[in-house]
Amino acid sequence: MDPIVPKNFIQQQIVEDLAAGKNDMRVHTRFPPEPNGYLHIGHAKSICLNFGTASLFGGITNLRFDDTNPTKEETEYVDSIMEDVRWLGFDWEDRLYYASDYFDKLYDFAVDLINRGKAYVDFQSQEVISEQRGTPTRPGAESPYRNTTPKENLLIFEDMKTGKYNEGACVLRAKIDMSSPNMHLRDPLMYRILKQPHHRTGDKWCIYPMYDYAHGQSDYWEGITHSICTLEFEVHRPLYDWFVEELKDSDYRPRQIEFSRLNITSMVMSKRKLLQLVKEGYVKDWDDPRMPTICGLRRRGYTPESIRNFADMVGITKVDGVTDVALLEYCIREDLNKKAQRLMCVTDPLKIVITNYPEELVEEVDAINNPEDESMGRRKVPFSRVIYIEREDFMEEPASKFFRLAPGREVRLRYAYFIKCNEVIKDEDGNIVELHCTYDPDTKGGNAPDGRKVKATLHWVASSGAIACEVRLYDRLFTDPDPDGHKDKDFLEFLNPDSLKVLDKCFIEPSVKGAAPLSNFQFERLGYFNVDPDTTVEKPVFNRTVSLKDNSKK
RNA sequence: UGCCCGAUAGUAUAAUGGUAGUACAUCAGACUCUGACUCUGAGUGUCUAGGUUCGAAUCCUGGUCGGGUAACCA
Repeated sequence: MDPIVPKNFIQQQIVEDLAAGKNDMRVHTRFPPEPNGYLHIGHAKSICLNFGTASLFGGITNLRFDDTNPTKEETEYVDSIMEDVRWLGFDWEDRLYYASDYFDKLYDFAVDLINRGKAYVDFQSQEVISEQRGTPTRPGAESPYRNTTPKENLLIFEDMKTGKYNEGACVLRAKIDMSSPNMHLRDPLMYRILKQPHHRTGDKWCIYPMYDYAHGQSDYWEGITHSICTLEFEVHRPLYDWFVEELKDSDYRPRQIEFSRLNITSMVMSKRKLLQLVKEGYVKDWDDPRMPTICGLRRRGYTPESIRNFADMVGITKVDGVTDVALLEYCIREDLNKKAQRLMCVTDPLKIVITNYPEELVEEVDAINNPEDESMGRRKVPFSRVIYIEREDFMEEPASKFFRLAPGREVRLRYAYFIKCNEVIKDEDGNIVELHCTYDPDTKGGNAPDGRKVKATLHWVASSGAIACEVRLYDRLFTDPDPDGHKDKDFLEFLNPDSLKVLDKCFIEPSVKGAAPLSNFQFERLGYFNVDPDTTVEKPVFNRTVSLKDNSKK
């Protein structure tokens, strides 16, 4: 095998660990979500990082639910998380774990620490403990319970476990250093009492381990070699290492490595805010196509490949940055451009009557499904006397750089005929209601035998067979590049009022019939659209996935 | 205010003491049965002041700016 050239600092670290012969040369990572909400694009970065990095080194990755706080966690979230990770294309095989699997072992280890005088039960109130912890500049004070004997602690801890004490009555703390400059080392909490049923262990426990106590031990028991987490856990690392040192029974050590979480311009990523958007009805649900959730992106038309590619392109560093949403949009455009079937759809129809075309005749013209992929085949599209084009493809008084249809001008209807506009029909208010055109029967297929050229080609839908439908255009949810970054303003002030536009007079060619739910199409020149799962063929609804470049300066 | 972390084009990243590259974005041009897609080209960058060195984005020191951290959340 070729030597691996590290692409980021984490891979670099792994290369060094491997070169030093650490942990029997294993690479084993884990993705450890708390099942308290839906996964979003930020989690996707972490999923790709954990699974991708391990796989690069021939290692494996666990899925582990970090479910140590029963007040926030639900089975519904567990299910959605598994679905989303699978959809992204990753497989944890038989390595599905829960932090709650380790409640017994964690308890035993706590007893061990108590026995060795390294943990104690504290009966002080939360306020007192907090006050005693000191400040960053002032050392903390030791708790009066700090020197309770192991023997006593053992009995008390047992009572804690069996429910003798009420919530908040006492906690188990690690005995480390109340004057450490790192606040996390000032006798951190290991257990608290929560008389709440747990989504997996039910009423078995009323004491639950804290993150810092549970996470490193879970890593250790699973044989994790590289425990990748986000930057805010950087100052927790000494504590992570402290617990692992106390637990160790061999040379093996998991290593915590931190990277910066994903931020994207004009998106909000915090679970609290996403929940607010759903709860207060700014979006329809967690899977609203405007949401940054995995399920939202899926409905929007994002493919797993495009998201994985995006995760690869944003890179891994410790820099707090904001990635331009344009990169994400580029990734899906690039992927769909290769895969999406082309279809003609008119979103703002202008009626055209081809006056020299026979009344009852319906011809079929031959269209290419994907110009970049012959294997996607061809289709027949009906053509008739009455057709629709985009209203913006006609100008009664064409601007200088406008090449499309205008009075007296000839253009091509894609795959069909050249047509020439002869007459503009208006209502009493002067609004254009239809155009009368003539077609050249010799140009069938789109080319003139005499070799004359036209400057523009238009997409169109024939009234015969056309499916009248509604098209929903989903745009960015926020107008500001950084809706979170304004200290004095709420992020809701930057909601984009035009993030959802409903176009209800659209026509689409009949070829869309039978399309699978959530299949992507490219509408000629209009962009990429995704068939919504809850639509019927008779009335399809599309999610616009990405906008094309701004053509307004035409 | 202590401790920890970070700083390379507009944005995100690479270069691990030896020519500062790449992608997105932007602009210009070419092509085209859509002005899309594609292709070609262009501009712009090492936070700052010192030091070490033949040579510093890289190593050292000071400064500046930004982020994290003082939950019985994770």
